[in-house]
Amino acid sequence: MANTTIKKLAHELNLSVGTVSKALKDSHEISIETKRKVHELVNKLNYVPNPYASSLRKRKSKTIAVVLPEVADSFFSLAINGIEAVAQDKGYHVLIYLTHENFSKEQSILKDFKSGRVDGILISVSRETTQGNHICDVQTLGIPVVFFDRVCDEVETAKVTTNDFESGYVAAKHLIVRGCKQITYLSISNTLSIANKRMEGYCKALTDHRMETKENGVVFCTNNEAYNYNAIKNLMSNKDHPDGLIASVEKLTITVYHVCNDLNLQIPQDVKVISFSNLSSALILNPSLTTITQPAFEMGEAAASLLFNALEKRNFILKGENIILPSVLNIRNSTK
Amino acid sequence: MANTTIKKLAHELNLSVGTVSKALKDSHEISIETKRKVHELVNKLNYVPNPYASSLRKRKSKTIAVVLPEVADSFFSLAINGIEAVAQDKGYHVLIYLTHENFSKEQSILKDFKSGRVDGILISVSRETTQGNHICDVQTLGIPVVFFDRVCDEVETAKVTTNDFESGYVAAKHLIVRGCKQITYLSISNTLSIANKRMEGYCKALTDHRMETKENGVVFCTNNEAYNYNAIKNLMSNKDHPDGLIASVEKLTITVYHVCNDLNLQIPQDVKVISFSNLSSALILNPSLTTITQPAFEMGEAAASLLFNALEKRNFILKGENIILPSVLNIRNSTK
DNA sequence: CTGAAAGCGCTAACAA
DNA sequence: TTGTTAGCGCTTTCAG
Repeated sequence: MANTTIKKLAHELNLSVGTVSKALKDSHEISIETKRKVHELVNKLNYVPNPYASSLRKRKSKTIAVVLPEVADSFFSLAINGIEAVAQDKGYHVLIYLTHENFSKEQSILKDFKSGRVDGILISVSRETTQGNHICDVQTLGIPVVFFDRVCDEVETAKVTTNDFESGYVAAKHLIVRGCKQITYLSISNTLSIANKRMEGYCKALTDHRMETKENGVVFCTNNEAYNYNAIKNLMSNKDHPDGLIASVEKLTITVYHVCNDLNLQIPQDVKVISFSNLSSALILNPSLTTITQPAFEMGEAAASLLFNALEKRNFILKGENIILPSVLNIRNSTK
Repeated sequence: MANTTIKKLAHELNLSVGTVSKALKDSHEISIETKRKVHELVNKLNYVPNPYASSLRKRKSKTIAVVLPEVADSFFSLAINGIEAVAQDKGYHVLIYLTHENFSKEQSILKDFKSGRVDGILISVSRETTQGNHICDVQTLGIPVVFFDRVCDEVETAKVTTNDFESGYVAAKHLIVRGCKQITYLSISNTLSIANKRMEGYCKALTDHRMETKENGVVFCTNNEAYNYNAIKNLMSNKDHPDGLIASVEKLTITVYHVCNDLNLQIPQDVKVISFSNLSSALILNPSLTTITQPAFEMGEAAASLLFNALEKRNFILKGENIILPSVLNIRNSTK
């Protein structure tokens, strides 16, 4: 650990630690001359204050936690960028935790936060998360929490999401307009808020356009790629397979393309595909992919900003804040 | 911040804080019965020890820093996964910092580490980094540093890389074997270790196969997408444009595909393309992309393991450890 | 304008 | 087996 302490500075300068401490935070009760001398020595000795001593004393860590299901997904990568940008700007540090879509891991990560390790939390819940006690627990301790993208409805706090319902509707409607008669929605969870909202939008579009929801209208995928491959292959092997697919998350797209390739199905002739995705390579896929793109960076940024507001204004309590940033439809060849 | 402290526990149980502290770490000098009572109350009150108090006292933070150029790149996303997996396993926390390829940002981030905020550092340097004083400075303070992927040669410490020279050679040779007569290497920096090693491998392959290095044999790209687009477009607009391209990093691939599309150049007929990339969508690009894939997850894992070794064994000093994990060539249609 | 002193919550030597 | 004590480095009253 570091060696230069405030005590050493004080000793060298024949000042008290209190005076040095005040000089360091540019207190008005310290003379210009003293401040100058202090800063000079600080530069000379390369002094950097011990953050843990100060955290202990001030009961603030200037650190936030970002809890994510995973990071190998363009959405979360972009969101981290947005979060980190705001944090760096505000002088905060960012601890990152991955749940790998595992609820009990999420619980134990959250439990640690009761220690006061972080001043605030940004979280996108795991696909397994169906209740939010572990989150309420830390809130009770006065630690603000902001959800982004994947929220937990029952927890009352700020949420930054995108217009999932409308996007599901738009996706389905786009396929309908392009002539699809039988559209399947590939879900990733029957409990996750975003998956369900997107699905509801999809259902509404079907109803509005007098299309019945077939039994294989929704296929639930998992965290296991091999399983998903088989489920989708199974679906598409059928003689009257769907002629339209909506992938609710990015990673399912690649599986869909593989299945179609392996079954010799042409996209978009045999089946049209649209995906919720932030893949920067969507445009150069074979065929180029029609996407619903979420404003990932902006969502991260907005969530972080909300959190820092709560952190910096006293008596600022996060309640029902609900920021909804719109996704956009990018029409490409996979739905031609 | 948290409210239950060790003092409160001690008070409730009519014990001294020292005893409770020892009971919590399962010290042999505490009776079974006392330990039981302590744990009971711990569970009841949901006590979690204050990490900052303990860090201050023990001069250890159980936290490492991961410093990256960016995160919206499959390589770094996968590497974070590897790092986080090891850290979570060892009970360490992970602070993440992005330099956005900016050297002075990297410096100020490193400077903060002199405070003792972290016990160790994993870093992949920015493209602008040409010297390592800021890194040596923290090392001098006894904080171990492990480089991964993008190293700083002059700093003596452990490094985890992939076989960049050989990969550059393999990439060029692959294009030569496939009949390319004029191959251009798209670099991202003339100082970055990985970019140069890959380039040297490329040059060696040309020499070995009696091909001369043309003036436009290497094109230096930047961090600016528009600039890169123009540079590559310029290169490819020429009548005798190269018939083979090596993209030294993932993000350049997408630009290359766009340029070719805009200039109506067919890949691989008019120009063959190979890229250093971890894109999971490489297989479903149009055309599917031949890649040199780095073992990103494994590199993150290896770097983290090395660091934790240094952290946990006393008197363990990182010196010339040099782990080289091989990349693999995946031949696909873009070089057919 | 500067100094003295208490204490944030925890650990670890030493005493009992 | 348990208790006492002295800090880790810093902030912040309160006095001078």
